[in-house]
Amino acid sequence: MTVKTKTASGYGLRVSDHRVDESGDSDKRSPTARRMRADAVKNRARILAAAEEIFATEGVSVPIDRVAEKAGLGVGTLYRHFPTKEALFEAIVVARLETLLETVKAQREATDAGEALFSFLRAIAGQASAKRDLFEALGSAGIDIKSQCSEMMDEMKRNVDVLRQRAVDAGAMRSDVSTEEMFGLVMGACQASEHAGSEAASQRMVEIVCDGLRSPTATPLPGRTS
Amino acid sequence: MTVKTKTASGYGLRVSDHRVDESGDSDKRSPTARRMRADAVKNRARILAAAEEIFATEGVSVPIDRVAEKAGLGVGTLYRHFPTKEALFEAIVVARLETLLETVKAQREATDAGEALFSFLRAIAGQASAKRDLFEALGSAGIDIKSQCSEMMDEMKRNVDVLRQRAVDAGAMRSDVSTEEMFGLVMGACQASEHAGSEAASQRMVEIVCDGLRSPTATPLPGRTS
DNA sequence: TACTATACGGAACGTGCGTTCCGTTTGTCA
DNA sequence: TGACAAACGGAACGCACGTTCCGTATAGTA
Repeated sequence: MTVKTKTASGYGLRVSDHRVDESGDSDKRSPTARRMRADAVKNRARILAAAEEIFATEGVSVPIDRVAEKAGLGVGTLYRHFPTKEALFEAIVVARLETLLETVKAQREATDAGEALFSFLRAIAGQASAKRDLFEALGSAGIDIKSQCSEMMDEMKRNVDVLRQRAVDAGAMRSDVSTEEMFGLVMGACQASEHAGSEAASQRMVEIVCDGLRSPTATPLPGRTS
Repeated sequence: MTVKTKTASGYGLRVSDHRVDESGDSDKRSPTARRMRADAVKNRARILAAAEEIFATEGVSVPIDRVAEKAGLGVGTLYRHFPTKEALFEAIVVARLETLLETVKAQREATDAGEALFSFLRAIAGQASAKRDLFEALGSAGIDIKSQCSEMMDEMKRNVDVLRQRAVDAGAMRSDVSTEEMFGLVMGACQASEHAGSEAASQRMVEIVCDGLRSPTATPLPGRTS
């Protein structure tokens, strides 16, 4: 994941008392661990909200103090909840990826293989457009995405690859483009539209990529309908 | 242009004795100024070569010491030749842009409007593929490209826009995509291919974008041939 | 060969930023 | 309400990196 700043790398993660992020989100916790104090719960949520907005608009490289400030909290508090800037970022990206993962899985039910794939690509763009954080993370190909993210990315890729293969088989998409490349193109499209600002622009850009992905020359294999 | 690191901004450019980069490149110099010492000329070239390679492979955010090291020189020397990291980067990008500018202009002579545009897009990709520096610069839309670069970019955009308009008129390209968006898409394609590494991959990616740009629905206007 | 302007090298400086530390505040529970 | 663990705030720390400074080396010249 490697947050842009070089500094972040190789500092050694702190080993202090983060009883917070035991597994899932917000509130649920194993019976042994004590209950989180009410203010802590609220503040954690604030941090996530602030980070989400700031990372989205200004990219991952914003100083963490800005996030703390936006949340109306001190940096210390922020670090009590997330041991690392990267951990905070990851928490946000994971949430987004979860949404996308659901979308992919839903599309596996679709009958039109081509539409299934392309509408998923549009969904990615929807999640990523004007969210610098996301496409900074994904655009860099997940080469160095870590831990939770990397597992999710793998799962996502597997799922998307199914969609892709079906679309290829159905003759709805050219066969010489890998899933990674597809991701890259879509992220590129998002980035291309960033300056335009509007969500509409990014959808238009993605549409262009989709058009490029449909193999204009290949004709649907005989014997298949969708 | 804004080299990634925040630190770079707002330092105030040094005003010291840079009699070096009077106007153009390497050697030519106004008659009044003294001649550069031979070692200085050689070292300047070394710096440029080292920077070109390092920026290309590792992006603009590499520490400047790395460049100096690669050139086999001290940082002080480097700063004697280029007052700022940004200035060094600019010198390199300008050279690339010049090449591209020539290419655009050459394409204005072409008869096939569509091919003229698309082969220029391929040329951009050729210059940018595996050159992180360039598409970090261009991909970020030239929003904050400065000085020389910004003028060149403007000139480039004007020229490309001519190609684009012709292609649209000839029915070889959809009409709802701006020149900036086109750039963005091509840069995105380059980035998408970066992981694949091969130049071939990036050409394939660009081809996809080109396919997307040809308006699949629009039919050529009657009365035009190319 | 000696002299000097020019150029070089690299230690040192300043800043931004991630992270840590610790004294203070506050929610929770009896 | 009092006691105490939990949580907070923000000053302080350390590092990376851009840039500057200045003592030393050397090309050019007479």
